[in-house]
Amino acid sequence: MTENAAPTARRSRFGAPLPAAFFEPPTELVARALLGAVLECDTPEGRASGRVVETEAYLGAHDEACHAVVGHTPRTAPLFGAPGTAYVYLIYGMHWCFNAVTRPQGHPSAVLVRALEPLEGVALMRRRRPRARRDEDLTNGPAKLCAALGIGPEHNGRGLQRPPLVLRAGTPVDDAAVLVTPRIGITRAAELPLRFLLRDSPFVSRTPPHFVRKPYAA
DNA sequence: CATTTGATGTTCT
DNA sequence: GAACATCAAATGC
Repeated sequence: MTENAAPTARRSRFGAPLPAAFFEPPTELVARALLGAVLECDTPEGRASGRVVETEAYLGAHDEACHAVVGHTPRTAPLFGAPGTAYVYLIYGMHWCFNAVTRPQGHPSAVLVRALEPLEGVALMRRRRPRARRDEDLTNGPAKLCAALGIGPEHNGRGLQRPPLVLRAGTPVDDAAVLVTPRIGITRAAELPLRFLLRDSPFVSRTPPHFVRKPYAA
């Protein structure tokens, strides 16, 4: 019995888990590199996964928009942890959002995953998000994708290299397919171009009309 | 299409 | 007491 041992240990159809070293470089580079990766979440109800199509970089203790500006507190503790761990937080008292922690231990930075293209478990996602009318609305926002995949506080601080929550290597994304804009929904350091998205994906969140969209330059 | 508003509770000033 | 890395519904073009 070496295969199919348990539902939560099911093999993935996608790439290998991204190693901790993947998350160590400067956060804006990790945010760009995460486009095309696969985020996968196993729960007792089943597996749901999606391809990353939109991210934002939060650069650390000196980034006024990063939660770590307030220092090491119970809430921000996971941001100071090892690269490749999950930071899951509650926003507006009702929605969970998911980040992958970046940079070496003690450097509190992270990438917010803002949108996915659904891959596995679409029927499960529809049950979890009954108000989504179209498949494009299942995971096209940071709180929507957490609801659809079943990501919550139980995942906060966990490593992303093994189930239940895993980030896997995915299909490479060409620079020409990437657009950069300011980050969404923040008031401090709002002008910095740190949001990365796939130009032609119908699964990205809406870009405010006045935002500058520019091609990605490596 | 764009813009506004209400819901909800934790964190921080 | 205010702010908040949001969402969905409702209103105005």
